[in-house]
Formats: sequence, C-alpha cells, structure tokens
Amino acid sequence: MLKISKKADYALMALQHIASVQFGDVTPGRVVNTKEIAEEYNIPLELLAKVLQVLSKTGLIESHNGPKGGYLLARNAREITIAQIIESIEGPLAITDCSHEKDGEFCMQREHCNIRTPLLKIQDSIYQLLNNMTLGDMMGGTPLITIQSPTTQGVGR
Amino acid sequence: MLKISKKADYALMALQHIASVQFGDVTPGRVVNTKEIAEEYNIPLELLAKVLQVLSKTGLIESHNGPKGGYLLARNAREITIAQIIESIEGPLAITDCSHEKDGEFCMQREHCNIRTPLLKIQDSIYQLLNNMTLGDMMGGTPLITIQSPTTQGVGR
DNA sequence: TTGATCGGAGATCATTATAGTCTCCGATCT
DNA sequence: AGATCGGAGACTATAATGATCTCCGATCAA
Repeated sequence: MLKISKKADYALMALQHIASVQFGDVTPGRVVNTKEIAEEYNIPLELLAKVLQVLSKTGLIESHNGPKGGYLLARNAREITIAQIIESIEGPLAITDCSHEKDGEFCMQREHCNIRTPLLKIQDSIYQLLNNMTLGDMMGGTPLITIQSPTTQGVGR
Repeated sequence: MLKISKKADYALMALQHIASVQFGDVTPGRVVNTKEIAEEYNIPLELLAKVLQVLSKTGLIESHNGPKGGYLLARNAREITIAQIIESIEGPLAITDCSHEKDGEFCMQREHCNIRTPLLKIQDSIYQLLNNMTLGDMMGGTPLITIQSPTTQGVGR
C-alpha cells in the first residue's frame, strides 16, 4: 500500500536526530553514535546500525571510528532531500515493477500494457514531491514538528 | 519501496480496459467478462477475478451474472480517481504504519517520534496527487498529470 | 428445465520482502 | 592494551503478496 519500509523510517528519524544535534543543540558539532539514537527512538540497535552504514556508504553521513566515534551529516540539512534518504535505503523509487526494467526482465503485461505511461508519470510526480522536501524542512524552520506540550491531547500528535 | 501491488496494477489495467470498451469502442455499452481481460493482459484469471470482485464490492464497477455477464463501470470514468482504485484494493493509503493507528496498536517510536508530522504531510500530498487523476485521464492521450509547480514548497500545497 | 456460462466466496499454498538477530572484524582513542 | 566505536556477512523469523483450487449461486438460452 505504497508504504515506506521501517528501515527508511529509521533512516529518517536518525538523520533528523543527527541534524538536530549538529545544529541548534546544546553541543553543536558533536558526533552521534548508533546507540544514542537507538535508545532515544526505541529502534533495534543492530538494525539501525545497518541503516546508518548504508547512509554512510551513500554519502549522506560521515562516519568516525573508534571511541567517541559516530556519525555526522555529510552536508547541510537543506541539501539532503527526502527522496535521497529513502532511495539510499530502498533503492530507486519504483511504484511499479516495470519502472526500471533491465534487459532480461520482462513484464507479462508489457505487450498490451495500458497503464505504464500514466504510472510512470505518477511516479515522477511522487519523486518530485519527495525531492523537493529536505531534511532541513523536516526540522526547525517550518512548524512541521509539533513539540509535545503538556496539554497536547494524546501521545504524539 | 513505495510500490503498488500487482493486484492494484491489475485493477488499473482492468478498469482502463472496461472503460475503453464502454466508450469509443467498436461495441460501446457491452459488458466485459473476466476472461477477456485476463487473456488480453496475461493476468492470472482467478487472481483477476478476485480483484474485480473487490472492485465490484467497493462500487467502482457493476457486475452482471450469468452467461453474457460481466462488468460495467459503475460511473463515469472521470469520476473514478486513481486513489479510489488503489484504495479499493490495498486499503487506505498509508506510507507509514502509524498513519491510521487504531487504539491498541502502538508504535515503539511514537513517544519521541520526530518524523510523524512531516510524513503525514507527504502522505497527504501523495493522496491528493492520486485523487486528482481519474480513470478518464488515464485513457485519452490527454495530458495526464499536472506537474506540481516547482514553487510549491515540498510539503503541503 | 437443464446445462453451460458467468460472478461470489472461502480456503489454501508458494514465494518473496521485510524485519530483526548473531557473530566476527578492523579502526581508533585513551 | 583494551574498551569503544563502525563495517560487514550470514542467518532466521515473520508477514505480505501473488497465485491457485474448489465449490456455490445466479442467469440466460436452447
């Protein structure tokens, strides 16, 4: 149902956290390690580790080894788009299988397929949507995140 | 990876086919049976049958029993949106698990979740996208999707 | 009125994708 | 030297999906 994977969710949480630590926090510039994030958001440590490793390989964050090691954003939060984050984890955005067909693969419906073109256009629109929103947008600037005031109804709205 | 299920794909193909038969075809007004669609697009007959049954229950198409039976669009192709079709098959659009949380379910990250709000906005944008395109748009060679103006700030519109 | 043709519905199986775990390694700081 | 970090691979479990099978009731036409 057009769902984003948990891994991608975790990636978004982690990057948001790293970004918020790196700027406007108590100790700006500090590196963030996996354990800290995992505990803060109740994410399985080893799974989160995998996710961060991928983000590092993709070049969204920088890793630092050894004690006091951890991760840093590789570039400004406004230059990291949601599309980049999701695609780092899940691979190229593809709402349908035939989106990025390689030679050899073949869709049984391809011959008389009547929906390929419109679907590709939808996909492109979704991509633009995700690529126009940045990690920066997700954070402080706009009132995207409603800080939990004590009076706020429910747990996390 | 934000993928649409095969069932939803089949639903789109089938509806497009039914619509194209119902209008501007050789025999307008004719009902279309499952077998015809399955053969035309190489879709497993019984799976397609399931899909069409769901579409019928959802009210997107009308079914007619017996010999010479089959399906008809329940309303004009311009009044059937892609969102309606996909949601008929896959249930409510939810890019993340906590989108439509019922009481009892609970997300481990919910307490300190920092991405819920922006994700819900993205989801809403995608929904609007899918709900603004109709089956009618998918047919004619007409311009399918009005690309969102680049000036619209990522989230929200 | 009977039988072939259609959709309706349920259970079932296979396959794949996802989520999560375990173990070992190498780097680095103190 | 040793504790703390990330890097990497194999591995398991579970859920979602795709697909199949079987039986039923409705309906039309011969």
